[in-house]
Amino acid sequence: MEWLDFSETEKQEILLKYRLTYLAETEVNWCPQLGTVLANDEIVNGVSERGGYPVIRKKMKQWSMRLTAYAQRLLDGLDKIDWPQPLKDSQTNWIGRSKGATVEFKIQNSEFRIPVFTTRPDTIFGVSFMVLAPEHDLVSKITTAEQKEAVEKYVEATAKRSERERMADVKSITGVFTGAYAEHPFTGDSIPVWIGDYVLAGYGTGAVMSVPCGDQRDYDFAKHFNLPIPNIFKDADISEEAYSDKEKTIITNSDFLNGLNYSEATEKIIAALEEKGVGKGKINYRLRDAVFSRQRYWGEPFPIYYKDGMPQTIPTECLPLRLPEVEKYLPTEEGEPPLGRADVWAWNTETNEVVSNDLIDHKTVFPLELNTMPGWAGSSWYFFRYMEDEKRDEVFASKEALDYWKNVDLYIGGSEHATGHLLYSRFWVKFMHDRGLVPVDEPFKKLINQGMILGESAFVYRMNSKITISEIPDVKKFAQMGDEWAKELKRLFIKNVELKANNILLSNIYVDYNEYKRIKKEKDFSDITMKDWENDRIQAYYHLIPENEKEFFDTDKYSVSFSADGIHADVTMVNNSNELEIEAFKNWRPEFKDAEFITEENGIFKVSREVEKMSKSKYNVVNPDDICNQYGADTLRMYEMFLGPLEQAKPWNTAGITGVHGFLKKLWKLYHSSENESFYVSEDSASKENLKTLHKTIKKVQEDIENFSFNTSVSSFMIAVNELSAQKCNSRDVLEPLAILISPYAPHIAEELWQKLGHSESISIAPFPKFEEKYLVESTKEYPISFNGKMRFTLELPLDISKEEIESAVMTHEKTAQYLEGRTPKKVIIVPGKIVNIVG
RNA sequence: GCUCGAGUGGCGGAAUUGGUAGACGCGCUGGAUUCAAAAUCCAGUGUUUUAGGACGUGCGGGUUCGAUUCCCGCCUCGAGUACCA
Repeated sequence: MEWLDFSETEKQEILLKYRLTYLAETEVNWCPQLGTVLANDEIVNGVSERGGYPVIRKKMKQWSMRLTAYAQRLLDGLDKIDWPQPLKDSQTNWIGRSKGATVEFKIQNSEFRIPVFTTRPDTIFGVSFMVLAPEHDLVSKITTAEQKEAVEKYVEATAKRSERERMADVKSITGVFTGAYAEHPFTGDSIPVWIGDYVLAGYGTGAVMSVPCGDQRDYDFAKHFNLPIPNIFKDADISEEAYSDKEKTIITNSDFLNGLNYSEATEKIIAALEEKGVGKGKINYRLRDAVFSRQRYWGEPFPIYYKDGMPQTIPTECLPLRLPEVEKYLPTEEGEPPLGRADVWAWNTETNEVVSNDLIDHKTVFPLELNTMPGWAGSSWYFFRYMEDEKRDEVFASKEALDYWKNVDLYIGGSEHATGHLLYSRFWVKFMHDRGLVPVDEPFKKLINQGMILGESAFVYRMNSKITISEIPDVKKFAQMGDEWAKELKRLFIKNVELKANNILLSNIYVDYNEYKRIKKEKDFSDITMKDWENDRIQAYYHLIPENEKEFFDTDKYSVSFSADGIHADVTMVNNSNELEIEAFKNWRPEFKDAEFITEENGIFKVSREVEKMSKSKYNVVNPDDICNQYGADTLRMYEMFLGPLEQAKPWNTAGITGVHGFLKKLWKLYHSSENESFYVSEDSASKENLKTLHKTIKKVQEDIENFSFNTSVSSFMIAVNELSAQKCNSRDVLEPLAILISPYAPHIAEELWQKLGHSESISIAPFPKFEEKYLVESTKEYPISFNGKMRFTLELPLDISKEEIESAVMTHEKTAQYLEGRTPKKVIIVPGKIVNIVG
């Protein structure tokens, strides 16, 4: 009934609170340099992931998506998908489920109640104060007149602190008393209410009940502000730190909870809270709703116009809405997003079309939303689009297509998307599933984190010098100098400061890695004065110093100490033996033009190497094109696979590439075995040996592909080709299937061989060879014979004989007697087909 | 700090449910071929040794006939996360 009386605006306002995507005033991460808000995962160490610009907290009206509504299902769904454990763990942590209770504390002499969330409701009798986040709504309402000034000052100070500062400074404890007291829901005691920035506004209710005896942060706060620390744990020592061991907890000094352990007490107190109507059991999530607006041009425009300030959706049949033309893709002078520059960006509700802004009358023509959607609006579900072919223009994908393809079978991608894209996409697919749009509720069935190929950076070392006054001013002498003393002091001081600031001395001298190690190890280079000049090595530096700077070395007034900083050199200027091309380095950038180099005696200058992410800024990028030109794309592809397991990160090192290249040459030769190395295959049937090699390889490669273990199949191919070459195999029956087996690994060479074998269609559509066990059946086994677990010799025995026969064959063998040295074996372990172990 | 992962020759890395540790490749050594080099081919290559062996999968224990593999404790490195009440 009440609903019908609301105005349209009021109704919309209420509905927004329940919508999946909603407009709300939220505290966002604003990056002034980028002119946009950033999602939590777009911020790394307090600065923007892109560009590294500072990020500040700011309240803005933004579209958000109610990710939190799916928190539990996002957690539960992890059990159903085949993803790496670390990735699941990081999503679990990000969602951050914690079980506990909410408790309401009444503020004395007022109507206000402060709800708190706690994971330890069992410790409620240990509460000795409460702390609110400085941003908490009630702060201004409950603060007493006496405390008003102090509280306001504190709130203002914390608001100014950036996220980064807060993160950097977790040690210092700050807070202010509000003057207000809350009432303990069971004892009725007065509890002082404080504010402090260790309580986060965005988590839980933005307020905590502080139990200093059981929580280290509360404990530290209490110690710092001299607040009482009542002990409610039996036999717990809380003189040094809080006692937070749940398992061993026995509650005491807690009325009806006395003598109970953690789980008993928790159950009982929640029942009591609910009975009293002051609290209830609750599950809380760390996950926050995701901000869905971006102030950029390149993004999907929201199909939203504004009527009386309330968002309205454009009818579905009028979609898609296309980005308007703008002059520049930058924010407007007024700080509006780039779409604020568009002239034709208004919605006519009568004609259902985008019209000129001039026509906005707020009756039938309304302004359109200026924000655009973030990248994950598309990246969360684009793959469904690929499933459809014919009806792409009618629907995003037809039901038939969606039912056939279901979800993505395998996703290979980096773990950096763990708490961003991969979480959003799961969320997105879940709500699409709920709306009946897709048949699945998880986007990616199996996921593999491929290892990153890293770069090997090269470093040269730039000398630094620090000059200090070694002449300690003699106070008495200065006193006698009268006016002169100030001058002298000033001279020393200015010279010192100047040099430190400019650091001109030796600043253009570069040393190699060996010299750098010596500098670090020896003391020669700190506190250098004239007396050191006999040292040859120091001389090498001395002659490079400009004449006008030499005074710092020639007098005892200064002491000079050296150090060296590593700076990146471009890896293209360094050879395989880590030697730098000095001339190339000098010409690389203007500041190195006049650089001086301290080289080894033979003139060689070595760099140091360090494995880092490949990046332009680290000058360690290698271009695969060079490898392709030299060895071909097949070699490059196979070498990448051969380097090691798919999931493992590894530095790009081409040292072993000749091995793979040599293998491909051998493979080629296998098909070119006639005179003058021309193509030849025989139509004769293959030998038993040939077939054994082939089928062994089919089996291994098939298993490897299923396990994504590509490095081991490359080595099986090498073994196969080595064996077949030794067998002089040239049979079509073997060489054809071999070409197919290898075609996913070395597609170009395989395709060419396939053609030479007389096929007109691509090898990529040839059926995978069928493994047949019969070619691998052995009649004998080379048994390892062990004594006390150590293998001593091997013995070939038929596989179809009994344990007893094996034992007698082994025990009568001459070597057995030799290794037993006359002892009688205590026990003989025989595992048929595996091993024989003689104990004794 | 917490969570997760990984430690094997000079190097990249193999090793199925506990069953011959070091496959395969690089590098290195020696040899063949060559006027020479490249390329190719052959042999050797964990350490140590009194040449019988002994020791070897980060370290210390344990289970077992037998452990790179399973269990307990520690060390080192890497990744993620960070006042989450």
